[in-house]
Amino acid sequence: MASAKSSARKKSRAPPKAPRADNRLPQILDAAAALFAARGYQAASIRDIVKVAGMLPGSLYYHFANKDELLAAVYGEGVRRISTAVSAAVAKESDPWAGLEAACVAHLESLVAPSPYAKVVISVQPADVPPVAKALIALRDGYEQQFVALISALPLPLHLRDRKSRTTLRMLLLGALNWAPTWYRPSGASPKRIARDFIHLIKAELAP
Amino acid sequence: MASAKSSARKKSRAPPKAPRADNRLPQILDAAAALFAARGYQAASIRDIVKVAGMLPGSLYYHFANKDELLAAVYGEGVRRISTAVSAAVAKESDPWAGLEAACVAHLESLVAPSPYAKVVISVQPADVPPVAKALIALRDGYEQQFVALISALPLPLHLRDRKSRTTLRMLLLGALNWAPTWYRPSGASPKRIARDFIHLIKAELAP
DNA sequence: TTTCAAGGCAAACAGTCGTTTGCTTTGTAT
DNA sequence: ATACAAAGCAAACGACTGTTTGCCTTGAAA
Repeated sequence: MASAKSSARKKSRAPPKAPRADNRLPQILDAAAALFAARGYQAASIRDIVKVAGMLPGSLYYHFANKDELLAAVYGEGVRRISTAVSAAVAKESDPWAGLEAACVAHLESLVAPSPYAKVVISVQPADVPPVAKALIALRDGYEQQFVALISALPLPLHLRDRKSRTTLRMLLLGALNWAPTWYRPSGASPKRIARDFIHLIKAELAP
Repeated sequence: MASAKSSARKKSRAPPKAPRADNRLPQILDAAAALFAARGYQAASIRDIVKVAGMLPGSLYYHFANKDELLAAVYGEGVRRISTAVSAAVAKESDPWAGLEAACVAHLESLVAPSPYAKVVISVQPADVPPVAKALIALRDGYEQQFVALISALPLPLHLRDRKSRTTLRMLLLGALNWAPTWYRPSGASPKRIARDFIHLIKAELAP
């Protein structure tokens, strides 16, 4: 996906060929996501990952140049999934506050879902993987633009209408949500409940 | 410190002896804190740590049974330092909201300070180190009791006086603060500014 | 049916990892 | 001055790491 296999596309005499149907790249991504999420990036070894995917270690390097780029691919897919879930949730609402609330619920539900892709986005710290750190941060920043838009649409009281206040609000909200997986327990409050409680605590008085 | 070297203290004939003055345990802790904070727990090797401390790899095992317990010791020291800083800051205030604000400022300042001990507490995820995960979580929970007390002292509006609302408030605030180091830049807003902005955004209307 | 690249196998490389063992140095209490 | 434990050295153990290389299989386009 994000790997360096573009190569030159010559049409003269050497058909580009299509990827095959038995391509096991999806299994690799799934296995990597599961193990990165469960044990952390460094502790998940290539051998563990390919074993789950049913391959041999060397085969992975046909798809990815190295372990870092495998992480980048999983991370990108994670961001894409969260982003899709949030967009879908927001699309159903028209009121600005309801939209933000729906986005927060979808965001947190993605983070604590059984699917490990989103968990990788939260638990892997870009700074711990210098070669791709910038790429990972860019992916995350891109996603957070959704929240920039949502918050800029809020009808806030006059003294909080400036850009700085809205940034503070975004950091407060996203930080609290991103941290929630560290104390979340399936037996406790649901993601929906948690996200709504956060929003209501803030909204109750900020709404006009 | 937290290592398993209690052993039997027999007074009969074999004086307990005191630790020596040239003990290099502090250097080990400092080096481990620095490398755990900079590269993450898994990526920081014993050999790197002892090199900074000026020793050989095997020597570390006189002080700690294994790498996990070294982490636990650093983590414990980190919690102790943050806790001390927060206590000191709170002690200067009498108003409940001012106390909470001072605590938040001290908390965040610890997290982004050049000293790496506090950073370990935030960036190391207990779940990634199963053998000592429970111990680390217990340390963190103990520290957070300070915030439980601070928030229970707040004079909140009637409809937010219950325990659940106060828990939500604590999670919102601590989550946002703990996440802040991921986007904090020394060139941007100061820790004090950030923590105060968070508090003011919440307080403005929750105060009676 | 032939062809050829997409995809994977098999096996190794060169390091690095956490940890253990036996022995030596050295500070300190006596 | 002497004794003894605290502390560290020196050297290795076995397992595991990410990655590379050359060869083989196979699905699909022609």
